Amino acid sequence: MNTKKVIKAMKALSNKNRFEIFMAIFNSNKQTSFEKEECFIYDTIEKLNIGTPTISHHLKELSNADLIITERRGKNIVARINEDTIKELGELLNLD
Amino acid sequence: MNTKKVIKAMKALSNKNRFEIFMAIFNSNKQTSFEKEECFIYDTIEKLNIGTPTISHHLKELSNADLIITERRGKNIVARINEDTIKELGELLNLD
DNA sequence: TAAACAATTTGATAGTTGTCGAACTATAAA
DNA sequence: TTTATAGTTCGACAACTATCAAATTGTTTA
Repeated sequence: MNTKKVIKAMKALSNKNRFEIFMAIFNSNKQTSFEKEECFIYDTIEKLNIGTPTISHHLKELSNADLIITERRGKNIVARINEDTIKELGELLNLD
Repeated sequence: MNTKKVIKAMKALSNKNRFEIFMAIFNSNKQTSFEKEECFIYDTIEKLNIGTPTISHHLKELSNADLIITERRGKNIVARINEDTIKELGELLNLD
């Protein structure tokens, strides 16, 4: 994983609202239901006090940083974590 | 590790120059010499094309984010990685 | 096809951040 | 105690970012 990619990921996670969005997706990925790995974004994220344009913007940033993968399903957008990138980030932080 | 702390760490690592500084310290920590865990900052970092005020500023950010620990040794500042924080960040990224 | 719903794009703005030069502080050496 | 070296603080400014309202695009349902 190159420097540029790491920095992009860090930047994507360095904003509070964007981090919350990421965690919402992360958590919805953990559920054991048949809906696993799916997150109907604008549903889950209503709590955050920001408008849809901003959410859209943040999702694009997370997506550009390869932290999440989004996909249109009908009228909705579905998101899931890009586990590869997370794993790479985790490895980077292994000191040893 | 609370959300606020994670975000602060991410933000600290999301700037190119700051990331390079962090990596310089990280790498100097890995050396097996008797100087292990020490990094005479303004020495190591001369390559980066930024002035000392900026470096000082970046070091403070890294320090405030608990990513490094700095210490004055005579005229110099010595820095080392705060392994606890790195470990915590690493754990956070373990999906499982 | 029209209406309704879901999300994106655009344009603008307020706030944040990285950077520097100049002035300052701290420590060591002469 | 003067001079030199190392680092910090301050004030300013350009560049970047988060946010929103308004307009637009894509998708489903009536």
